[in-house]
Amino acid sequence: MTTLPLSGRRAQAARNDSVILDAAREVFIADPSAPIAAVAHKAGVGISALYRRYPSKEELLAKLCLDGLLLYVELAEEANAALDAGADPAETFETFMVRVVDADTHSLTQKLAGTFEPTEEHTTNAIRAGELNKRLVESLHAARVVRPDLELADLGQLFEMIAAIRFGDDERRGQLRRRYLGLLMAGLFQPDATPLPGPPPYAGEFANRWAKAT
Amino acid sequence: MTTLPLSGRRAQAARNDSVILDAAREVFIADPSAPIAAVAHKAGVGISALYRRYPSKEELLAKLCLDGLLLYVELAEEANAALDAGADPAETFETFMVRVVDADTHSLTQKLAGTFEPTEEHTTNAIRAGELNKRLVESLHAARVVRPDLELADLGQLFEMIAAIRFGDDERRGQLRRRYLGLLMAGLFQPDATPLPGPPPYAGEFANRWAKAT
DNA sequence: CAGGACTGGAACGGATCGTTCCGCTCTGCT
DNA sequence: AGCAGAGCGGAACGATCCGTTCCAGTCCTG
Repeated sequence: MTTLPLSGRRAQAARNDSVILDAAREVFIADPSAPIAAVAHKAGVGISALYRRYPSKEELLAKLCLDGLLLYVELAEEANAALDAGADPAETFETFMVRVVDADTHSLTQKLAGTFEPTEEHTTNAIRAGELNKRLVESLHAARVVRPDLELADLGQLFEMIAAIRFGDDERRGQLRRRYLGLLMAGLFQPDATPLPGPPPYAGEFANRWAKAT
Repeated sequence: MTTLPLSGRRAQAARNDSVILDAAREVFIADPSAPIAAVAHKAGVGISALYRRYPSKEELLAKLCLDGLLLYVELAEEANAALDAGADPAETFETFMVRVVDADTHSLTQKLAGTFEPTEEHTTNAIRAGELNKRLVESLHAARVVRPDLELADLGQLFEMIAAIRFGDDERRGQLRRRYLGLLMAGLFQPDATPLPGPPPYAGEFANRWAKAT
């Protein structure tokens, strides 16, 4: 086997790895119940190329979802690290939110959840994400930059609301999402606001999503 | 035929009319692609009872959607009338938003759109709704109670974001929706806010929804 | 008491989709 | 040079699902 600069068939195969993942991400974000054939078509490969890499549709979905989760955890860790390093809380929070929205991690996690049996790695990282969210929200309250009734569980719901904006074009969708993220942030950055009505989601309500639909 | 207090079979049939519509609304709001049999089951009737009333699934969906649209138009007319009568703009707007969210008209319209061929009545009322929205937003700007960059087309998108909150229980969902509606309103009631990034949806982007999926 | 309105639900036919399988190509090693 | 097999495209298969039709039974109503 030659070293890094792969050639011929092997190179093509290696390239297909990422082409397939990209296509799958795009297709399943647009429609979580899309057929496998749609992914193959979008990737410009045959169905075999998919089944050579993933033993079943479910495993492909699990992989995509895990990727999204890991990305979210990474962004959350960055935000917490920045805060620990003394960065401006409001600015750090805003940057974090924009990054998460742009990366569209929630289309990959919440919307794909329930389509596969979660692995231990999913669970571990979901818990980790929860912890990071908790630290983040606590820091924001300590700095008094957000409304006092913002709770940990609100974060997920906010991202989900934004992910519900699904207009055709990729770029257009990003524009719109930033617009309404801006509106939500305008509501959040009010340390002296009167409390919102009703409680936020409970932890269990979110966890339910992960149970595979029967 | 006897007069109002129907008896026996006829009464049962009349009652079934509304039982079926209620069941259909509930089922299709929860899952717009639910099978007809699910509606029959939820309503506690057989499939025949459905097909006796609607010649096809599509017509049932069209009916539900039209009902939602009419309800929305009614609420929008009320709001405009209140403003014309000199009611407090902010309060009227808030009441309008809460009513629309509680009635969940957007699960009936936007989410069901595309599942049937729209009739002329759908089109007419959709246009009417747009006009009412326009007047409403203009009044709010004239009274300077909302952020200046709030546009007509934002309204629909906001409702859709809220409709994306879909936790199990009916009551629970209502609670959560009010919570996040409150947050959005906190962002809206800022006459001196700096403008949001990016343009709102174009009219055409919304209209696309109504085209029946091939 | 007979006709028929109304109904429940089985049965049908078409569509969809995950997965398997076969035959082909072209590579990388001997 | 030649061959074993990795990698692939896509047809075919089998299962499932679902809208609609149909029939046999019930029970008003005239």
